[in-house]
Amino acid sequence: MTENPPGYGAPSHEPSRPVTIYDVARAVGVAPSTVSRAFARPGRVNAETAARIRRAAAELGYRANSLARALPTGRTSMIALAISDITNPFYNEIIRGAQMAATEGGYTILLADTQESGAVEREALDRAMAMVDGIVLTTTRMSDSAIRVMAKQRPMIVLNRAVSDVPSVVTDNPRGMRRAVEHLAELGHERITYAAGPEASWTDGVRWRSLREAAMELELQVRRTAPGTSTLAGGAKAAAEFVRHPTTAVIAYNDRVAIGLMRELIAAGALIPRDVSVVGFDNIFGAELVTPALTTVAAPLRAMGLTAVRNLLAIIGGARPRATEPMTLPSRLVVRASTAPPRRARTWPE
Amino acid sequence: MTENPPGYGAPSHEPSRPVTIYDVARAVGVAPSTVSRAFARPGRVNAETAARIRRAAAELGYRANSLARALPTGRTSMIALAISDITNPFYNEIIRGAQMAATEGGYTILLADTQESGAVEREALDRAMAMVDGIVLTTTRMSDSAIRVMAKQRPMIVLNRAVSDVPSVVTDNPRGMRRAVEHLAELGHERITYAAGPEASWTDGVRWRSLREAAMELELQVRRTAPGTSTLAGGAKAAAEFVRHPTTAVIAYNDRVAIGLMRELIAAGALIPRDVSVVGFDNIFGAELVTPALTTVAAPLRAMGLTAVRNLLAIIGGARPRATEPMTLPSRLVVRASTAPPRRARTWPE
DNA sequence: TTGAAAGCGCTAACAT
DNA sequence: ATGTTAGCGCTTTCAA
Repeated sequence: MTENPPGYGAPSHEPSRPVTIYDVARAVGVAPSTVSRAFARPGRVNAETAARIRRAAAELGYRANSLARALPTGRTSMIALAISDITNPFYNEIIRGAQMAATEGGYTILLADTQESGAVEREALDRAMAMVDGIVLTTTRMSDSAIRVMAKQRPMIVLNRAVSDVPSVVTDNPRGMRRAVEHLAELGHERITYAAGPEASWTDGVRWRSLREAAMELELQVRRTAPGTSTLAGGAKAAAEFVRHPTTAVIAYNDRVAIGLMRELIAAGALIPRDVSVVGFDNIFGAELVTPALTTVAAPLRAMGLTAVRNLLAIIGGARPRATEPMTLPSRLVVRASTAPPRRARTWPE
Repeated sequence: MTENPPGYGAPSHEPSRPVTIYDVARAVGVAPSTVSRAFARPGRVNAETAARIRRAAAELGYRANSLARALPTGRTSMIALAISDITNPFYNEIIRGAQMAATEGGYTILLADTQESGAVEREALDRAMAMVDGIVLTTTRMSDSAIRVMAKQRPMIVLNRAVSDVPSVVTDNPRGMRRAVEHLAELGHERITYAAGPEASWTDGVRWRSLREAAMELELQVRRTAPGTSTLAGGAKAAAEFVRHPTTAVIAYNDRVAIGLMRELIAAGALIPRDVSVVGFDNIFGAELVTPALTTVAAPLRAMGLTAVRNLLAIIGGARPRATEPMTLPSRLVVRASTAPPRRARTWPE
């Protein structure tokens, strides 16, 4: 510190002891506990005294130290947002929604990118867990039981997945899928391929099941590709398999898979939607950018983040969660350019 | 609680008093301070005692309460990531990088979506500020002086912007722009339009200036559109202006603007790159997805997040920041399908 | 309604 | 090398 050059030089972060309730108490001439009460339990203090305290606090620039408050109360006013892959554009709007709800509730968000829950990342999650009043969890890889164990420690809302005994927020996959299938059926498609997502994914399971049911009712044939990753590469892999068992339409696990598949197919010389119609899920940023623009079952991304956090805060606040069934948000089919009536038989190159 | 149904029902979050250093101390038969030292200053304690403490801690399941630690030390082991628009895919990889560096340094990330710094969001930022040991700030709207004020309170690294006296991490915009211009010049373009970004954006200023300089050296003509938002809509607006003063090539403030512009132009009947070549900046997710795939100056997104956080942690750790000039990360030109030699004169529809 | 005092879990002098 | 003793800033009994 001694060698700190005078004048300009690097900015020094003045420790400048922060204003505490003691300072305010002294200024007003009351006991510290009264100041504390004035902020925490305004009802329990004389209105006029409270006013004086507020004024003094404002003048002195008092800001409650939420960490110090957390010690005796055990409430930190922080919640964790555990995301399996922050790189996935799927989460952007969700985060925005979560942030909005957190701010509106006076909460701060702690981010944990669990990167599909590797060992190191698990460490980060644990650190975060220890500091928060609750957690919004989105992950594909963690087992239901592991999640239930975590849910025992802290209030938790699972996003995009149903785990028995843990409250969750999901989109209406069955209806969304139904819409997609109806759309395809109306166009005249009779055979649909499902470009599958990750093996263990809850969402993948629900979507595939919903697809089968819808197809059965509408008397369509369906086929499923081998499970793959929820990435462009996963879509490309699915495309390779699709080419060997072509149909006139494919519904993909999600938009990334759909886009990866389209690109691969197009690279192989296909024309979409002439040769094959493609439907995605989620409506991420990029879905309307690709060519052809992707028809997709849009998830109410921002609302999901909002709902998850609002409910989490309610639970933290003492509400009893109805863990029985997931809160289901409606999704809607956005028809764009990647779907059209089937044209004619086409021989797919190997 | 009394009406909590027995058996299944909602999961209750057992408060279950956590294990403290006192518990460990008692188990081992040493003073609490020794346990504390064993974790904080392992050197200052007998190796064997330390081992016993560690073992007991592990057995009892002791986990240090970082909030309690923060009180006497003033260090919270949290840093804030203040992002102006979490909705922007530009940040995804940056966050991943930041998260990696934070985890590797034992830090937790606190997210503040400042939404271009409205009043409410400012509140969220303030709350976050009060809890962290340092901040990584990315914002377009805040003034330099406002940033400097914030930087006085806490260690800070500014991302993607240079603010005098505040350490920062930026990409090499001049070189990147130079590459882009050279690329265009090599293709034979002689007049370039710059599709501008936000008025007050530091990056926009640098990019435009760099473009002018490069153009001057290479003897090209440049023109700049009116400032706009850094969104697809902003790009569309720029397109409308471009059509009135067409050139054979355009370099956009960033990928979103470039994509918005391309889409608008294509909608108006243009063919890209036949009628106009387009270059973007940043290489966000989506840049390679659009048709034609966007030629862009790729920013080392993940490295930016990593570098920013690593340096922030270094400063927090006591390193003296060289605030004099920004840390500059190299960017590279990714040539894709949106650029080609100019073809012929074309009359642009109004 | 307010004050006094104890303590949340941990660290940091100061002793020993 | 370890134990003792004060706090960090706030909340929360318990008295008054």
